[in-house]
Amino acid sequence: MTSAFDKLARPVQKWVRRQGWRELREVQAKTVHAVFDSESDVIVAASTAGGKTEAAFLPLISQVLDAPDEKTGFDILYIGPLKALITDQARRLEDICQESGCPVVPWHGDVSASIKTKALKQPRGVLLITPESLEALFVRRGLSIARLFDATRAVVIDELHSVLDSERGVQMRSLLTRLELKVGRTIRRIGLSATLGDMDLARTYLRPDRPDDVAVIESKSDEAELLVQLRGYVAGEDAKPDEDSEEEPEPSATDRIAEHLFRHLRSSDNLVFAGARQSVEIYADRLRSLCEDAHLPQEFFPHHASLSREHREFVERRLKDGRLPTTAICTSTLELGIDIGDVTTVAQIGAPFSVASLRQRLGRSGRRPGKPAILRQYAVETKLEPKSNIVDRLRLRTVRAVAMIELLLENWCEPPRPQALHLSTLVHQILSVIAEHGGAKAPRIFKILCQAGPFRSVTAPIFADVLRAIGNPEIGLIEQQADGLLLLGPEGEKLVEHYSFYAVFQTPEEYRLVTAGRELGTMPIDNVVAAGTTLIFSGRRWEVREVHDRDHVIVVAPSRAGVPPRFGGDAGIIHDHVVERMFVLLEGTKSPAYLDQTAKSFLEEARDHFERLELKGGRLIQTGEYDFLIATRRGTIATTTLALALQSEGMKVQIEDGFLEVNLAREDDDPFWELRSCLRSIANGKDVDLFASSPNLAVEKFHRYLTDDLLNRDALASRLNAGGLSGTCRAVLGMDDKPKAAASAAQS
DNA sequence: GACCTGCTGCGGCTTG
Repeated sequence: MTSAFDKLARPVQKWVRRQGWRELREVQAKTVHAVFDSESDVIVAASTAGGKTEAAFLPLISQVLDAPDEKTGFDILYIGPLKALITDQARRLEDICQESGCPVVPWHGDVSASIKTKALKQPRGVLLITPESLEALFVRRGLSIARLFDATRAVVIDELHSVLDSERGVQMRSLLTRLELKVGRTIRRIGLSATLGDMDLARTYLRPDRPDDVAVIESKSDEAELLVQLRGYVAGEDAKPDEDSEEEPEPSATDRIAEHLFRHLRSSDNLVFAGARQSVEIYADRLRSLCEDAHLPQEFFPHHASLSREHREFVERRLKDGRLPTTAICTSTLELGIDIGDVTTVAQIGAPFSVASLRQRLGRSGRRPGKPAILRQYAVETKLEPKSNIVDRLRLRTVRAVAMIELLLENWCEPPRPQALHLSTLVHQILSVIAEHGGAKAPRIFKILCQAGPFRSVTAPIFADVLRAIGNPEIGLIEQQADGLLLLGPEGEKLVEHYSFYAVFQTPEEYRLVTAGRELGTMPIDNVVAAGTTLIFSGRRWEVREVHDRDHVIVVAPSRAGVPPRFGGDAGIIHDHVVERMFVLLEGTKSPAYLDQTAKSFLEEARDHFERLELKGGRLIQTGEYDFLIATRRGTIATTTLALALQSEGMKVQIEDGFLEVNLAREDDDPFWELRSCLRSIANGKDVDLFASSPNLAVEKFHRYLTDDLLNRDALASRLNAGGLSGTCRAVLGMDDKPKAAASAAQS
């Protein structure tokens, strides 16, 4: 058998030798064979810095060099989710392509127009582009698409996991389908990823029509040893120190965690995931003070999406070049692909929202041979008082953190949820297809987007409803000619013409924060600020000097005090499997060895309280005259669905991980019986209007153009589970799990 | 009860 190396083109072999590599890594060799010996799509799954980029590109570039295509256009298309990643990858590929005369073209919003114009005149080599810039090519240069991509033999999708489940991923898959229809053949797809929970679902995502033909190349050989510690902290009543007391007030949990981080992370490179931007600012501020108090040079820096590009790049550079010890206190900005080198420790403050994200974060540590990956998880719980609520008593934050670490150790992570309708993104793609062709008929658009493309859950009647909604003269996104041709309406023209059209995700309005002519970053417009307000931002303290409402600019100057702004956000979705594991922990007796003494006591308290609630048998208990606790034992989607059902019956509800706190909100002689009978009728299939309490459903960018009915359908397909509602109620009531008809017959 | 991501064409100017 020919070795993988021998299959590569001469200039590529030369490059491999120049790297001083003794041999190709296992994933690389396997990918070389897969690319040369078949036409199939490929998923390359290997850890960060595991050589995935080379695995895909060494054989692809070799094929281009050895058998140049007669057709016009770019030979290889690469789609990356971040501009910084594209810039990084272009540099690496240029190095490989240097001697071979195969051009490498980075293409995103920061790339100069001259490079783009040149590439459009002579499209060849490797094009590296964002989904948004590719969208722009379809909208602005619809007629050139065939010429630009006629020769394209493969599309490489980087960070596949990051687009699997998202609006952006649907947009990208829609564009890939449209590209294939345009050139009249399939184009090989190669997905690169570090964190894929379910390979079969990932295959279906990559190639919905032929998932079984997708070759999966996985590297498990390079998994580092993992060291984990979970430390518990009790938040005291430090917010209101005793003024009569002579003693120093006890340091807060935040201060104690900051001190622990300071002691253990100092003089090495680390990432601290603090969960929210506000909390990043708080910890960055504390750690800065600790450095200053100890007269040490600064080595702790905040990093999140609202900070200026300049500051973020400064932190990334410090981490990457490794000359000065650097710890970034960050949000998920530092979770994705850009190369920041290896870090010693990954710290996580508070439980994350998904195991997939925890796994991705941990992938930043332990990448050097012989070095372990280190995870330091911090959990904060409040001091228990007689009036403490259920979340505090059951120590749900700690229990979730433990559940997630256990699932991480078992190598599980959340699979994507493929059944969603994605109607906001569908509206976007309808406008884009019309713009691309300068007009199109409804059946053709349906075929492109819903039969060939990714909107396969959208039936013809739903599609027709969407067209009617956006064609409503009051909305004016599209119009129909007498012959049936759909064109952009006045509002649609305006939308598509503006550059803000290309992205499918929503972005909030923000102020820019400026000091002495320098930009610090941005903050949401809904923060109340006036001259004199003090802020913590970018890890420093500021006083607001001027507020320019019209330009959305705030001018600040250094100050001695401040509080961080609120950054907002949406509710996270916790998977059923995570909540199930939380209950296994609550019902268990063993404590994992990685818990410290306080965390152990949290878990014991949680179990003790769980036992006292007598939830082991039933799942519904009365906690007050009109107050109840329901253990749904299910994740956010099922629990939220039940919450909406009870709300529509006029009750007040509070959602927790696997639990629902319910207040009957009306007088009744027998509230317990009342709630039970309500649950029983839902269990027996009563038709419930989940939207009776009018929850806000217009959350995505193009939702505002849709009718209430379509918004309801969209929510039902992605964020709720109406079909599982009766089952959730049956489980809560302890009804046995027979088919509904048989069970209701037994009831009557 | 959270986080992240992206963006064109053109008019008007200066400079070689």
